[in-house]
Amino acid sequence: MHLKIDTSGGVPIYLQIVDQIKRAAAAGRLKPEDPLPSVRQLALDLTINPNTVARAYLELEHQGIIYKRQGQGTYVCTQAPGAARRERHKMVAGLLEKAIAEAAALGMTASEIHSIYDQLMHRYHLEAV
Amino acid sequence: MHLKIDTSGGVPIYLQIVDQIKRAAAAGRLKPEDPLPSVRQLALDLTINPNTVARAYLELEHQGIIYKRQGQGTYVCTQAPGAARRERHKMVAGLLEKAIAEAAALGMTASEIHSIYDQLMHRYHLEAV
Amino acid sequence: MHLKIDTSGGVPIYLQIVDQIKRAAAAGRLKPEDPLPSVRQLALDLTINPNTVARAYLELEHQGIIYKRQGQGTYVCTQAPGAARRERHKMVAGLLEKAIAEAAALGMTASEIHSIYDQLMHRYHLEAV
Amino acid sequence: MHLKIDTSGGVPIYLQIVDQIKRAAAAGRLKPEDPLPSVRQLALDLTINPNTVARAYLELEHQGIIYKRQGQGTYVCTQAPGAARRERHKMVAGLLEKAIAEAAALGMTASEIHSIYDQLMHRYHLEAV
DNA sequence: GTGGTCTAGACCACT
DNA sequence: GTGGTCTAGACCACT
Repeated sequence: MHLKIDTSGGVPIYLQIVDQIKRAAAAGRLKPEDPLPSVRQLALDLTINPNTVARAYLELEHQGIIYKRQGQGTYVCTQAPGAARRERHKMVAGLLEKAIAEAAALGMTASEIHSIYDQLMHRYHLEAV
Repeated sequence: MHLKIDTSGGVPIYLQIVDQIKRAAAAGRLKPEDPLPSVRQLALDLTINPNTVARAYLELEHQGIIYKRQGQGTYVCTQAPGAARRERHKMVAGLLEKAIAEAAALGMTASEIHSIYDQLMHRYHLEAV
Repeated sequence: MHLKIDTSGGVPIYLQIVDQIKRAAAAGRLKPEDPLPSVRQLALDLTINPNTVARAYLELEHQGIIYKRQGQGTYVCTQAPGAARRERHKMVAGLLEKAIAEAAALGMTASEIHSIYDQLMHRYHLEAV
Repeated sequence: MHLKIDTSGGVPIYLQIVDQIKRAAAAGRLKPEDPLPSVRQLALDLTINPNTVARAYLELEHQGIIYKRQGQGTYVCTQAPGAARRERHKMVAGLLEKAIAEAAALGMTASEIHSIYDQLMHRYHLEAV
C-alpha cells in the first residue's frame, strides 16, 4: 500500500486517499480481508492529520469498500467474486464515455477520435497483439 | 446559445457555464466576435445569481475565450484559424487520456478497453464508415 | 425546528441531531424542500462546534434525507409521496420487534406481554376509540 | 451456555456477552450458584481477547448478576425469589416503552400501532389463546 | 494498541 | 452569506 498525496492540485486529501484505495481494490492489489494501515500510522506516513485519514476511511466505509473491527483495525470488505473486475470495468467505462460524449458533442468524426485513441493506447503500451 | 444548469451534481454552476461556452466555441456554434448574452440577462434566463455569471465570464476572459468592450458587452475572441479545432482536439485527448491511463493503472488489457470503446462509439453513432 | 441535545447520556451529539431530524421528517414536521438551519446557525443555537453540525448533515446527506445547494444552504430531499409514512412504520416496527423478540426469547407468555403493552399504550394516551 | 458474538453489527463484544448472560439469568437458563465458564475458556470458545471477557464479567459483577470466589471461579448470584421474573418484566417493558414512545412522538394512531404489534406477536408465535 | 467524537480555529470555494 | 477541508490536540470506548 503506497499512497501519493498531491497537495498542490486542489483535490481534497481525503478524496485522494479514497480514490487510490478504491483503485487498489479494483486492481486487485488490495484483496478482501486485507488490513489497511491504522488511521494513526497512515497519518504519520503521509504526514497529514489523523482526522483526515479517518474522514477518508469513513467515506470508504459508506461506500462499502472497507469495514472496521472494533479496537482491532480496518479491513477490506469481502466482495462477491468478480466484483473487483466489474468495478474496474465501470470506472473505465465511465471515463471513456465522458471523453466520447464530449467528442460527439463537439462534432468530431469517428476517424479523428480513433487517431487520438490509437496514439494514447500506444503511449500506454496497450497495443493489441 | 442555450445553457443547461444542473444544480444536483455538485459541479459549480460557474464552471458549467465556462465549460458549455468553451464547448460551443470549440464546436463552432459560437464564432469569433459573436456577442454573448449580458450578465444580467443570462442570470435571469438561468434563474441564478448574477455574481455567478460574472464569475464565469471572468474565468472565460482569463482563458482568452471572450473579451469585454467597455459599455457594450461581451464577445467571443478572434482566434487564429484552426484554433477551435486544436482546442477541440486538446479537450478530447485530455479526457481520453484520463480514461486510458486509469485503465492501464488498473491492469486492463488492450482488448478489454477496445471492447468498451467500440460499444461506446456505437452508442454515440460514431461507427467508422 | 427545535433540537434538544443531551451531553450526559453518552450518545454522540451528531447522532442526536441525525435522529431528531430523521424523526422530524418522518413525522411530517419537516417537509420536502424545507430549508434546514445553516451549519453555523445551528451550531450557535446548540452551542456546539460547527464541525459537529457538519458531521450530522453529512450523515443525513449519505442517508438521502437532506441535500445541499452550493453556497445557498441545506434542504430536505424530495421524497416519493408516502415515504415519510413508510419510514415512520419502519422505525416503529423495528423497535417493537426488538421488544417482542426479547420477550419471546425470555419465554414470556402472550398475556404477560399484552398487559405491559396495554399499560404503556394507556400511559401514552393511545387507547383505542 | 451458548453465546453468539456478532462482530459485524457494531455492538461491543463485551456488551453482547453481558446482555446474553443477563438474558439467560432472566429466562432461568442460568440459575443461582450456577458456575460460569472461566474467562480464559470463554475467550477460547469465542475466539476473542480474554480482556474482553474479563470486562464483561466485571460489568456483570457491578450489576449484581454474578460474583467471583477467590481462586475458584465465577458464579451466578443468589437472587430473591421472583427476581428473575421482575428483571424479565423490566427488560421487556423498557424496550416496549421505547417503541411506543417513538410511535407517539411520530403521531401514529393506536390502531396503526396495534396492527404492527399483532403482526409481530403472530410472527413470534405469541397469539393469545 | 485500535477507531470515534469533539472543540477551536484557520482558510477556501461557491452563490 | 453558504458549506468544505484541514490542522492540532484532547479525551473516550473497545480489544
